[in-house]
Amino acid sequence: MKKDFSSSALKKELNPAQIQAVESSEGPHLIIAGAGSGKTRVLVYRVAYLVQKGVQPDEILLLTFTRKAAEEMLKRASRLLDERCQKVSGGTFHSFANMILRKYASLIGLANNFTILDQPDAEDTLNLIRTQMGFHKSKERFPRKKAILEVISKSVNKSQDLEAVLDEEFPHFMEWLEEIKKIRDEYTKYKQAKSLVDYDDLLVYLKKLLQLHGQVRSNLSRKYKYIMVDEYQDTNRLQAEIIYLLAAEHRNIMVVGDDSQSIYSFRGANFKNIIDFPRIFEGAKIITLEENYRSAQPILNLTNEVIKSAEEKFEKTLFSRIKGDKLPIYVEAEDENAQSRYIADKILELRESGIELKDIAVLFRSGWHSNDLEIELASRNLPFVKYGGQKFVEAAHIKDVISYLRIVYNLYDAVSWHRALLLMRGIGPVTTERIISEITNKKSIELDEKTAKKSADLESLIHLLKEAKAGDLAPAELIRLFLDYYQPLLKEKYDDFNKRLNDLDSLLRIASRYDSLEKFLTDMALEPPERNIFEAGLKDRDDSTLTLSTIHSAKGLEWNTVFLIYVAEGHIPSYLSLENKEQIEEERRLFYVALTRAKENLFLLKPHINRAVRNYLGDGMSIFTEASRFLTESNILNNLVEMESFGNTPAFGDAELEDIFGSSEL
DNA sequence: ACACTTCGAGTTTTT
DNA sequence: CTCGAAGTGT
Repeated sequence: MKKDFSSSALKKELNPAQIQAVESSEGPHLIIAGAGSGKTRVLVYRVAYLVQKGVQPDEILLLTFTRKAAEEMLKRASRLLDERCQKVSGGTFHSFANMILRKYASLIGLANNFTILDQPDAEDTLNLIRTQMGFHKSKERFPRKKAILEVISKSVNKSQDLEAVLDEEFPHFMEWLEEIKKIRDEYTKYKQAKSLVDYDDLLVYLKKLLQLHGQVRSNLSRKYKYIMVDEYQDTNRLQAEIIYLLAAEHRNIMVVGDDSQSIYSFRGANFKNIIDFPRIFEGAKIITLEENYRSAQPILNLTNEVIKSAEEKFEKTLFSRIKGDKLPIYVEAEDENAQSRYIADKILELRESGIELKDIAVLFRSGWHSNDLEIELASRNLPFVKYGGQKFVEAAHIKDVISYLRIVYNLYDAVSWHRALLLMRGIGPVTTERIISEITNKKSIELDEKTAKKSADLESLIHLLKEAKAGDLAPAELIRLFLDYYQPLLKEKYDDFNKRLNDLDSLLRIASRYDSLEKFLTDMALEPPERNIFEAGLKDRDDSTLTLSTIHSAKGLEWNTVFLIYVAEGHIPSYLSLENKEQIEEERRLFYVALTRAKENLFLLKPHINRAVRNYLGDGMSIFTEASRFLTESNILNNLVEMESFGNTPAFGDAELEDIFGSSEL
């Protein structure tokens, strides 16, 4: 049963602007797609449309923000047309870069068994270099490893030199400019020598490959005849450059985005990419999608108002034909736990009325905002999955075990050697360095007698590594091999080793789905599994689960009912962003993204007593929160939401009295 | 050269 | 309070 893709058939399922986007195949296109305006639908239909027209699936390249998004779209396209759509090349910029580089690494002086460093790895490496160069003992305090990586990474992603980055965003580090430059250069050399590649390098090397090797560039460009980029507002300069090079041969490039939803500037993203697109791709056709198919009108009234105050944007006002009569509800809860109880109560109520848990999400600005809620939900047996926050693979013990596999894969992976060696008693930074340089020089794992005899652990590890290398084992088998060796070390190092042992089981379970070591390691770095997925997966299959998520991780998703917690000054906007106008604007867009996830019910909550601040000031001090400026600045509270309170929030509490009488002494 | 202790600072979002 | 980094002791 073949699907009809004629214009008249499409008319039944898409609006005119959407059809225009779907049917446009040749040339550059910019789709400005407001929240919930069916941008995913457009991409899905366009993939199916092109394939149906006879384009080979693997000639279509669909770049998305997460692998999940790409998979989801291709699944939908397959349902629409047929299985061919699964063969479309899709993924994130980083995974695409990885795939290309594994093939062409040698052309740009890179070994093709390079190891990918995740952020903590990159930080540790920088720290190592910083210490070796002696910068840590200068009189004034030197930037920390996290900050150094941030600076260097921004400079790479924005294609700006360090000085400009420091000037714009880190003026307080300006005095360290020369040192940071030296560290960066050393870091670059270090990675090169050891076949290590960090996230940014994936993009940098890809760009370099496309720039320096015209033949490869035109081959790739001819291979990927139709390029689509989702969430274009969250790409950075480097990614825009890559796209430009890739599309050079044919300029069949469609980018889709919404400037109002740009929330990744901390990672170097720049929504000006959208604004610049028509200039860079001359003759680009711009299509704007304004009809919202997601949210009921009262919710849109609120979100339109929130984004109206934004400083800089493409003008667009979303409208919806979904009427709805429920105003968003704003709840002042007594404290954090009251906030959690309100949500749990409400969720049970909603479930009674037929709304499944999987159609409900609780969103928040930062990972820790949900701590109390998680306990409350657990105590009421409400199953949930949490997205965002600390990742499973970033836990120390998981990284420990993975480091063994990484050494098996890439003998010169100095970062992993550091991890593995420092775990041993009697071996510190100096010995570690010596061993690594011995291995690098000899290009072999055979250590001198006297080095090897230094520690029994070292001897057994070397032995195991040899065995692993000889055995050609699958990832899960490798893990099993190293586990016996690692467990005593684990017990020695951590008090809570039982919990951690459980995690290792989970790791084993994940690994058993892979047969290639390279694929396993790449996925762990590029597409790591979410932390709580296992526990949730083990529960009743039919019992659907509630979603807890950071706003960032909720991008592109939607739910019938959305709760947003901690809608308070200092939380959203985060107090870390208050200094800088641009950052506050980004917080506003973040708030906007959160609200626009809701279809029917939207709850905004704020705990009256601010636990975080109270802890900070010591016991006995209670400080009251203020509603987020995004709610108060344009009279939203009086017009667009319904107010409720929960717990013993007094109508005239201290906060209100303070407002009236001025602040008393704290 | 390591291991252990103490001090002090900061605390977001993710590929 | 929790982490990381500097300082001290063996």
